[in-house]
Amino acid sequence: MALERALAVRLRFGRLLRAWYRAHHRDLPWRKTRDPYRILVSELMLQQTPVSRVMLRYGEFLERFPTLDALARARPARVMEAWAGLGYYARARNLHRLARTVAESGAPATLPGDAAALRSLPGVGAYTAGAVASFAFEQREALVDTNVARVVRRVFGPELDVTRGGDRRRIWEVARALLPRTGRATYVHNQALMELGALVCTARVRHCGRCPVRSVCATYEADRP
DNA sequence: AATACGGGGTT
DNA sequence: AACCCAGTATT
Repeated sequence: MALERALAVRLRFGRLLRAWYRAHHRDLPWRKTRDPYRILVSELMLQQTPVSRVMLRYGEFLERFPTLDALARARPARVMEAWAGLGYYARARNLHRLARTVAESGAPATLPGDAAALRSLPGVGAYTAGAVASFAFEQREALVDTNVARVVRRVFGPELDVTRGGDRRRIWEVARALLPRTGRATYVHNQALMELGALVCTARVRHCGRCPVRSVCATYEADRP
C-alpha cells in the first residue's frame, strides 16, 4: 500500500520536497562541508541527540581533532573530554576505534565511500552509513532516521507501525523508492526529508499549513475537514 | 524482539 | 513524570 502510493507520486513529491528545502533549510555547520570525516563526526554526534546540543561541541571537537589521522593519534581521555555533555559515550569510543582502524590501513586515513563498507565500521549502522554515503560521497543511498520514518509513515503509510520489524523494513523500501535519479540530487533529497521532519512534520505537532507535500499526503488527506 | 546506553529540554 | 531527540550494539 505505502510503496504503491510512493511510486505513484514520487516525482511530484521529490520536486516539492527539494524545492522547499532549498528555500527553508537551516544553515547548519555540517552542511557547509563535504569532508567525509566532518560529516561522519556530525552524524555520530547527532545520533539520538538534538541539533542544539551538538552545536555546542561540534566546532570545538573538530578544532582539537581536525582530521581522521589527528583523531587516531589522540589519547582516549582527550577524546572523551571533547565528547563531554553529549552522552552515549560508546559513540566516542567507537569513533576513536574507527579512526585508528582506518588509519592503520592507509596514510592518510580515508573513509570508504560506499554504504556497505561504511556499515562495517564500529558505531556505523544503517542510518549513518546512508548518511555518510549520500552526504559526503553523493552516493544514491537511502537513509531512515526518526524524522524520515515519521514523514514516510504520515505521507505514504499511516497504517504502518514502526515498532514492528516488518514495517521498519517497508519504510526503508519506501525511502529507497523515493530517491531521485542521481547521487547529487540525493544529497538534497535526504537532507530535505530529515529537515521536513525536524521543522514541519514534527513528532507532537504537525504544521500541515506550511507543508510542501500536503497535496500528496495520506495523513493530511484523511484528517482535513 | 527487547534492552542498554546519557542527558537535558518540552509537554 | 513522561516523552522526545540525525541510532547502534548486544542479548
